[in-house]
Amino acid sequence: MLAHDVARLLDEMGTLLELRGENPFRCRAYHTAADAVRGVGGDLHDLIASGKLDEVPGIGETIQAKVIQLVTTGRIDALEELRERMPPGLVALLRVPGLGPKKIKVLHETLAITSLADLRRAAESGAIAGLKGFGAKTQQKILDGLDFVESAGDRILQSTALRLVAPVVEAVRAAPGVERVEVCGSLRRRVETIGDLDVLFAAVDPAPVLDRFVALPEVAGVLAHGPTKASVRLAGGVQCDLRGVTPDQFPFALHYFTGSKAHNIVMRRRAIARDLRLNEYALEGPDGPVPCRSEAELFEALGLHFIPPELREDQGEFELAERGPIPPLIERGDLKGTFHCHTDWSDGGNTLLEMAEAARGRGLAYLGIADHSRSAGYANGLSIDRVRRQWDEIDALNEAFGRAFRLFKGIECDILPDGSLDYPDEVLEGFDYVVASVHSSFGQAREVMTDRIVRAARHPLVTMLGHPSGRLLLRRDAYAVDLDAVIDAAAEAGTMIEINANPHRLDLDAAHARRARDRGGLLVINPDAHSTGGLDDLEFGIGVARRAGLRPGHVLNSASLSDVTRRLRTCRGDD
DNA sequence: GCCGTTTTCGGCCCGACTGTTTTCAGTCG
Repeated sequence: MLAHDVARLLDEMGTLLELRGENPFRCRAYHTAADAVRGVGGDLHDLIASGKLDEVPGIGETIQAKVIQLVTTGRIDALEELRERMPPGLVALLRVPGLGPKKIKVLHETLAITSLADLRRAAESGAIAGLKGFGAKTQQKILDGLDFVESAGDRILQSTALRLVAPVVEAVRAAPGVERVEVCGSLRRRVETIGDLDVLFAAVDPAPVLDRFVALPEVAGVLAHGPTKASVRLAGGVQCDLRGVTPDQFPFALHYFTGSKAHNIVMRRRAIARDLRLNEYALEGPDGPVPCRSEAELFEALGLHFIPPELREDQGEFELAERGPIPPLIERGDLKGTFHCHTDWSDGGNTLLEMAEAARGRGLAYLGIADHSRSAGYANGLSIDRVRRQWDEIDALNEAFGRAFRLFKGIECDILPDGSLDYPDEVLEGFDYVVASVHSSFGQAREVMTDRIVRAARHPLVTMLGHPSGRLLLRRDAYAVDLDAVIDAAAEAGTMIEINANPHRLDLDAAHARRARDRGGLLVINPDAHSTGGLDDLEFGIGVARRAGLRPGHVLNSASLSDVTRRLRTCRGDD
């Protein structure tokens, strides 16, 4: 059983206990255990078999027994009991902003509310306003919250978040008295999808800035508005929180609001262990505050080297930062080129020359063209004849570029349902490299799909695997596939794996990219660009790579043109 | 329910904002 699935059930267990009004620390223990299991990742059978489960911090005797029962029998008796005693619709009420376990418990016990529909009926009839601890405002807030739950999706893409937050940051920066503005939260950590937007600013007097913020034209509704903090709903439904602190407090607040929550809890515990107290405003010791002018100084005060925001998930970054300086993670400027770009030869919007010029304009020294292969009829895939004509055009362009720039001849070759490739070997041999991707028969059984991709990974003419899980963020789950097995096979065969940087994909994800790195595999950051502007998506791939802890040496396209040329030849067995 | 360089019992991150209160509980991040 996968760690992800175990974690989900442990979370459910914690939530149901909360709704029953159990000891909050007992409830939290289940959520902590769920996070711990997520951190372990992979398949839990191995961990249990090796007896290492009880070494995982946050999993004690009781929860360990439940996890073992779950993995061996497929169920947790205690969870089944809770589910039986708890109306299934109750958990959904937690999604209504302003409703937590305590209020839901009261609503359930006094008004017999067990679903969102019950809640709406009760609020509209006015029954909620009369309850002890509730009032007319709470009732209205519940109605607004129900509208929100029913209309809005949960999360947004990073690319959407950046577009939404930009005007807010600009407006805050322009406000009188503002000295610094930073985006914090999951967006600064570059999490794949974003729940809400967190913006922090420094000003001697934050209140007037917040007054301006809630009056911005982008704001559709104000959820809370105080002298140091305001929360609004932007047009489109996304929540945006703005916090103001004084310049002295800024480094502490920047760290605190960047999170993650799990990372912050460890930081606070480290402070306590040193007889210090950390909050979002200061680090306090017995002899008064410990001044820090930057996040780096805060980490230093707690015995740590600087931890980049992308690693702050309590997933091993503390051990790293205790040992010594964390080696620089890969940056956009490290990329010398990229592979997997489309042109108007298949379903791209720009010509070969336009794509090449756009790449040069972005400081790249080479660009790999990987249009669709012949089976991809929907995408105007290239027949063998058209492949050869594209090669001729690329040769002519390369001649014109001279040493200044180089186009590589690649192909995004479909992995057919049986794991074979879309061209015969004698055609594949003519490319500089081959990206192998799945574009059909997504519904295959897990074993079949895994064997299919593993077979492609082992094909001697396949250079790299494209978007290996097939997921589309917020739209389509990954197809059923054992990615760990694919990663292991690719590493063994010397086949690289793409980090597809398209913000809709981000595939591989960071956790699997880290595994690939640990298995000795090489990764490639590819934009899957279908237009010149798509080349800018490389930055999203950099985000994934940094979250995976990748350095330039782990990524093929951080290599220079001459090195890459040599490596591609080696892959093909030409040397 | 978990955990231990204060501890095997008694803690568990903590501050802002809101609404319902008349001093605070609940929610949120």
